[in-house]
Amino acid sequence: MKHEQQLRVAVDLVVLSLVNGELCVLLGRRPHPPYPGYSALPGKLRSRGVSVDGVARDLLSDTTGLERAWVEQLRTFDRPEQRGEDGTVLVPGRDPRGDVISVAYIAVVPADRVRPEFGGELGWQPIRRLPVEVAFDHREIIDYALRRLRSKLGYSSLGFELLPEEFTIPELQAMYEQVLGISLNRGNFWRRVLDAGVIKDTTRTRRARGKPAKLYKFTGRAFGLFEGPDEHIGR
Amino acid sequence: MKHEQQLRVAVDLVVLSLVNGELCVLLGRRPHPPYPGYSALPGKLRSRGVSVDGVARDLLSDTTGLERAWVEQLRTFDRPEQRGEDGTVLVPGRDPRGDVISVAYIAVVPADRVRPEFGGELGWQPIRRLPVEVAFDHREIIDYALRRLRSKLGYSSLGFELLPEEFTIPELQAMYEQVLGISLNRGNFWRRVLDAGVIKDTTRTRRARGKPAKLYKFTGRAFGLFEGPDEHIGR
DNA sequence: TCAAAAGTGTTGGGATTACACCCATGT
DNA sequence: ACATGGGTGTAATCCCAACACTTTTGA
Repeated sequence: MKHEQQLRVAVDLVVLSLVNGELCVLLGRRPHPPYPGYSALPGKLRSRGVSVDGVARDLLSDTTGLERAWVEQLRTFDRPEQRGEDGTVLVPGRDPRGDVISVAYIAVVPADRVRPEFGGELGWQPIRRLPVEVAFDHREIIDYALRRLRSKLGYSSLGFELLPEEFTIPELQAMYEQVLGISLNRGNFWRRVLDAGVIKDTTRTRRARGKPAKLYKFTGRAFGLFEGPDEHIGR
Repeated sequence: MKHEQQLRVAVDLVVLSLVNGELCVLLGRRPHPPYPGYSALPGKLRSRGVSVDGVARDLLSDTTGLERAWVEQLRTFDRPEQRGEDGTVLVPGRDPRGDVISVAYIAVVPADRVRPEFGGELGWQPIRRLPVEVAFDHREIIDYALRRLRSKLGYSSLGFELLPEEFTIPELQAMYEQVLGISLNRGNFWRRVLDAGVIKDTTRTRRARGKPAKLYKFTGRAFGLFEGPDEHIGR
């Protein structure tokens, strides 16, 4: 069929957030073949006159209700079907329905601003316990997104996108520890983040078991927990 | 015309190299419209059954004669034409011939292994003196490639791809200084690169005006001049 | 013999780490 | 009153920039 032969471009979106202190990705469940019953990223075909950036924004809005959030292109995934001279399939394509390349995007959003009633059968999946059955090459895309998040967390202020407007320093530290999978020294983390001037304190506090913690806000100033690839202060 | 409406996917390749100590990009000159006489990156449309990675490798081989070199996807560039209700063009597309998205790649190659007789009218353009007239959005793509190169130079061993098999430490340092646009302290650079164990010395030397310099080879060990986004040794 | 470029050693200071200690609150 | 977690201070250490000095060649 002629239409099957046509190259199509899709956009797949990896939405990451911190839900109850755990890093999660937004996944749906496929009702129909291919991959029925499998989990899959929200995705959409690019139509004429709409940029892939635009499709990614539309996807974010459809799935989370957010119009403005941190969104960035990851990369383009492409594995076309390989056939031999005799027509036998040597390597299956990434989409059995035809020749579809996927431009993947990552979105990092604060969980408390995501509408609970998003369309379809989407839900937060803890990335530590991803389902085995993930459709297409979406597992590879998710892994790629996680590497990007972890990397950017080290040398940019991206981490604050995972937190609510106001947060305590221990919450900030827990976020870094959760996403990076390392543990940080309390005292040193404190000084670093305060010396950098990236957060300003509010008058409010959050009370739990011990001493109430001061609530802070992100100032918007650039901040890297570690040294970044952009700042070459080498001598 | 129906064919004009069709979405197409192109691959554009930014080949970077150090030519006579100067960072250069491989550019051609367009003989026909659009952008006649303008400089342009080597590019090729993706055809059915060939992945974008494969097209990039083909482009590299066609333009440099190299079958194996460091090649990496940059990102996908897309700016479709925007028309109003009345059909007037609000925003011109990135390719006036139609709806074409470009998956851009970067290749980093040692100049001494590039065949001089590459196809077409390609030539090395020093990136410090890029022509004003660069076709399509290729200027943006080149700038993006440069940022990627500079960034990776800091936290990976990519720099060695710019050098011949054997090189002196001053040449290595000059490469870093040229690409990053900074100057490094001789003595400290020496110790860093030797302590890291990323180079091993040969018996040969290179003689110039002063004392002859020992020739070294890259050992293949991972090396970052600065701290990288991957190594989170934070505490 | 002098200039130029390779190669080596030393030192001081700033950043980072480890860790100890005090504070405020719920139970 | 005591356990829990917030918040602060400090000494030891290590890394690294700065810079001086030696070596080996070409002219």
